[in-house]
Amino acid sequence: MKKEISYDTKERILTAAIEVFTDKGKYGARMQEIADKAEINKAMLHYYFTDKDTLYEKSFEYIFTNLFIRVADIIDEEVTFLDKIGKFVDIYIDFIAENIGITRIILRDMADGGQVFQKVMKKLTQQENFFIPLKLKYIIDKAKKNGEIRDVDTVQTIISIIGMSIVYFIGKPVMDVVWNIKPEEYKSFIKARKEGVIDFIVHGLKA
Amino acid sequence: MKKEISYDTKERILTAAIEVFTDKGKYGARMQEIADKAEINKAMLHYYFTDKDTLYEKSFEYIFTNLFIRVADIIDEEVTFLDKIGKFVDIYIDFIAENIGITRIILRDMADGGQVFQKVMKKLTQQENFFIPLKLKYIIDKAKKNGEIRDVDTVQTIISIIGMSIVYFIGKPVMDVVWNIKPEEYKSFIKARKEGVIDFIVHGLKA
DNA sequence: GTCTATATCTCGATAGAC
DNA sequence: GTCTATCGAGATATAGAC
Repeated sequence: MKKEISYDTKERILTAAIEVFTDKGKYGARMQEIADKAEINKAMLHYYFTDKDTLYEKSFEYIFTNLFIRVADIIDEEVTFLDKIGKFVDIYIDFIAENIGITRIILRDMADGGQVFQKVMKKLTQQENFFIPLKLKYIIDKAKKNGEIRDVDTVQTIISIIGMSIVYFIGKPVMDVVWNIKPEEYKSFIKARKEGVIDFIVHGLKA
Repeated sequence: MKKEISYDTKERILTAAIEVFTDKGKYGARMQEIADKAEINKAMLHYYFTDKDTLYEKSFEYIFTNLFIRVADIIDEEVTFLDKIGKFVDIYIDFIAENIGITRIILRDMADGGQVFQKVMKKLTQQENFFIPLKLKYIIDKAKKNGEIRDVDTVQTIISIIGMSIVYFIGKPVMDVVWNIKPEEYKSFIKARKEGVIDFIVHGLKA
């Protein structure tokens, strides 16, 4: 039984590693804690993933593979710009809200220079220009041409949209205190956040 | 000479500590590296700051004291809402652009739960609701009453404004690759960023 | 493939001379 | 106040039996 397939073990290690890396960061994480959580011993970590650096990178890759699967087909079926951008914000914020851990991992990597993020993204998209910004660029440029929105700077607009969508999750620990958001209000706050973002975009871009 | 005043040494340690903490984070930072950079030996770090945790917290505090001095008097003299918000974005983005290291430190703390940030903020502002959000709230509420802007959700608007202002700096490592921003274009990009944010706010809020 | 036991090393912290 | 030398905890990584 045990000898046949290592897939379960490997997967269990990755899941455990993600948890611990999310919580403690690359340097704060302890191999022992990961092993305990995966219910194996430390030696196995090295057997499957050589060393801590490798395990970290593979964890990162594992997370984003799942993310890409989920976000891949956004938008295409929508017709008007408003529908498209509304759906984008809706799905994007939902995804982050449900996967807050990813935000923490990305945050730390950005603070470190974003190299692991870039490496994994390149590997997953096989190109330098990741697809979310590109997809937004396509949508916005088209809407400008159609006269659906006014003639804005596309790049700045994309950055603004992404910024509005993610900022609450980045500053969550502080925001929850400043705005007095209780855990039981989280869901309704997310709803309000979405509406706020979409409202701002609609008025900010209308022709 | 050496015995009289420790101020220089203490300050040198703090400056070195901030550099290293910015670059490596609390857990990645090495006391030895901080000592080297401050041109003293490890023992002195403990003599002045007891342990690593304390040194980290004091570094944090040191940074934000400087930030507060700088941002404290924003806005008050401006008359119209547009002038106020324009100046806010201008100064806020400038400050972050010139102190990118702070972003990295805050990012890591947010990933860790934001506790050091909160602790220092409380100490510096003597209250739970930090002053930048509060200042914006005051400005926006007033402008709504005056009819200078439409009737938006104040909290969501503040979060959006902050998000648009900081997002580039948070994602800088990635943004620079995606949008192909070269180091020599940094200054002009910041200018464009400011204009983009202000433009979005103006159109997004106008009555 | 999985385990125990252990080697090796890094780092924060301290003792004690000057 | 400042230094050198060193301790000792705790971490990664490996050897080797099963």
